[in-house]
Amino acid sequence: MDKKLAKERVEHLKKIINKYRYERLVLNKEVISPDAEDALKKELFDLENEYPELIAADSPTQRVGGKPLKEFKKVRHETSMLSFNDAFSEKDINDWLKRVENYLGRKINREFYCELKIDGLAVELVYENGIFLQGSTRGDGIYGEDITQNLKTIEAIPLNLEHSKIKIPKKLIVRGEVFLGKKEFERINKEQEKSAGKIFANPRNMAAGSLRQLDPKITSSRKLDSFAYEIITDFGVKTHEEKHELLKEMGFKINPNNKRVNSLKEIFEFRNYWEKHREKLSYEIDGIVAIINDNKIFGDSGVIGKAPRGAIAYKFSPKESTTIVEDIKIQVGRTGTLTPVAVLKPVEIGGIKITHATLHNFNQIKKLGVRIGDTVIVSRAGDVIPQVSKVLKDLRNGKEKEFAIPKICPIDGSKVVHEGAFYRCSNQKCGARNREIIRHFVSKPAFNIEGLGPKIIDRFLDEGLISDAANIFELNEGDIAGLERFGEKSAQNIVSEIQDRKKIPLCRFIYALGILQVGEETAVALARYFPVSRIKELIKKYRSLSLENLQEIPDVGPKVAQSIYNWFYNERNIKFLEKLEKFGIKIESIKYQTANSKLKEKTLVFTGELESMSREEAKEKARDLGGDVSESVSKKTDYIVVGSEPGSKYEKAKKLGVKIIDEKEFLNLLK
DNA sequence: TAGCCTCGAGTTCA
DNA sequence: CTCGAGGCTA
Repeated sequence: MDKKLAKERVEHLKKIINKYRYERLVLNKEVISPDAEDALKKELFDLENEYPELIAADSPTQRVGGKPLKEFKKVRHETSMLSFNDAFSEKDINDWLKRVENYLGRKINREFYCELKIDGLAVELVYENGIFLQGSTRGDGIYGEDITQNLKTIEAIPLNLEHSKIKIPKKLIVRGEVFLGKKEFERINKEQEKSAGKIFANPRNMAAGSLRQLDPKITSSRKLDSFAYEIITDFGVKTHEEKHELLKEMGFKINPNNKRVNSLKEIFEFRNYWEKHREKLSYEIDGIVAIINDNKIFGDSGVIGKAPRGAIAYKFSPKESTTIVEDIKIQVGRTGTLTPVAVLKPVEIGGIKITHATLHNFNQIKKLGVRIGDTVIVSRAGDVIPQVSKVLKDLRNGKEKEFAIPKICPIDGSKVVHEGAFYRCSNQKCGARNREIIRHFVSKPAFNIEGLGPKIIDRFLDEGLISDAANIFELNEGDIAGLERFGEKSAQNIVSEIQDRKKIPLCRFIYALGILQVGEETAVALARYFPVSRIKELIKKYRSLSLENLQEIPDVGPKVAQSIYNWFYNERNIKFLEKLEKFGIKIESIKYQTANSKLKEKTLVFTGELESMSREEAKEKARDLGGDVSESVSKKTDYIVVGSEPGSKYEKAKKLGVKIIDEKEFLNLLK
């Protein structure tokens, strides 16, 4: 980025970060998540690093904390309360150590104390003659708010130190973190919902809100918790670790997971371990803090900005981040639907590099107001699928381009037609569609032909070996082995895999046809209502049905009936079916064993991975016994079968009180 | 006829 | 996982 652009960007960033900061700290309103705010700050920090002359005294990177609220008495901290600089990568940590050693002018002993960075608020506690006298928030680091009354409601904070195993000095200053556990957070939010009170976005906000209550009774109704982590009063101990031991001996609650380590590598391990296992903690953490264990070295390292040079917070990979929409491209699906996808400047979220995110449809683009060149917030829905959740319009420089809905298909130039919220390519034979139709045909819930992935299908199409899905059954080893990078063995494997799949259950066969509106479930309904055992019979049957007849099938209404009707009255499709028959595709007739089945008319949902079979097999078995398989949990769900590493469906089932069974119990039901 | 429940179709990345 | 919409039901 050149300097002029950088200057403009820095100013924009400063403005927007300050705005969010004000809204969050003064108005107690969370407009964007702390992760997204961090991403913006990081960008600003990096730009300022590149162009130090752009650093202004009022830059958000140059200060810490917010203004104290008026209602509380101001307290001056004897020693200013610092925060920590953030690191986001191993490189950042390496750089940090280099900075320290540069500053000190020598190599230092690699001994660090690692602590969990709890998502709460830092507080200062002052004891006089062993009695808790005053407690305060960090505030701007020099002046905080007096919240003594509220802190007294927290059991983890001792009101006196009469149980101390060591002698307490006349005046003792201790610092710690105040936070709310996950359970308590949920409980209070539920209550707030009932009483139409304020809903908090995260435990930290709720803890902050609770400590700012003027009435301590409200604070005490919320079970706040606390860990102590620093002693300001000098006890003459050599290491930070010893300070923690002292705190424990004096009767403070300290975090049992903290650990002394002897290398940078161990810092990384500590951080990675807790990123993976943070779920099992009863409170939220957003990273770890590494501190130089030797108090003398730590002290000599001094202060940089508003943070000690000798300590650093190593954050977990954020759950969301900001990035730039570099382009919006269009994909054409099996049904000809045009789907816009945002091409993003790569960002790492949850340890994975994100480069694309779906925009779903053109309404969504309008709703979000995304333009090419916009800075946006990207997160991962359900921690998996990348999505654009917000556009930061304040960061626009006027060069952003609005995205126009294409009038012609980007693949083959055919006219685009508008249907409801969707836009479709009008050409039935559009190249993109044909490819997607074949992919669908061989996919797992359809013909399940392994080894015939998208890349190989593309090759076969390009080489002219196939032109539609039926052709794949004609393929012989000679055709394939002739291609570059295909050996005899791989050709053999593909052909035998294809031949193995010539026998197929009716519902899979119907699903594979790719009839509009007929997915897995509707295909099962059709197969159950009109069981046929040969393709010829299938053609005859469906050609004889009227729209009314079709609607007799459960879950089939006018729209779906019309779609099925249209499909079977298209000569091209009938030719396709006849071709399949000619190539020897056999429909397996299934005898539904519903007689004394425990699954008859029961609705099941599967989540997580099963051990003894794939999910697809499990679904099939359940259906054979008359069960209904659904992909979403509701009150009507009878059983949810939970395998290893279940997803969000498990959580929902727990909430709704659906009967939860494991794989063993499921297998018993099958018997 | 409104509102709930499901389904279909499209999506990302390792 | 999300959005849109089809089908069923109160």
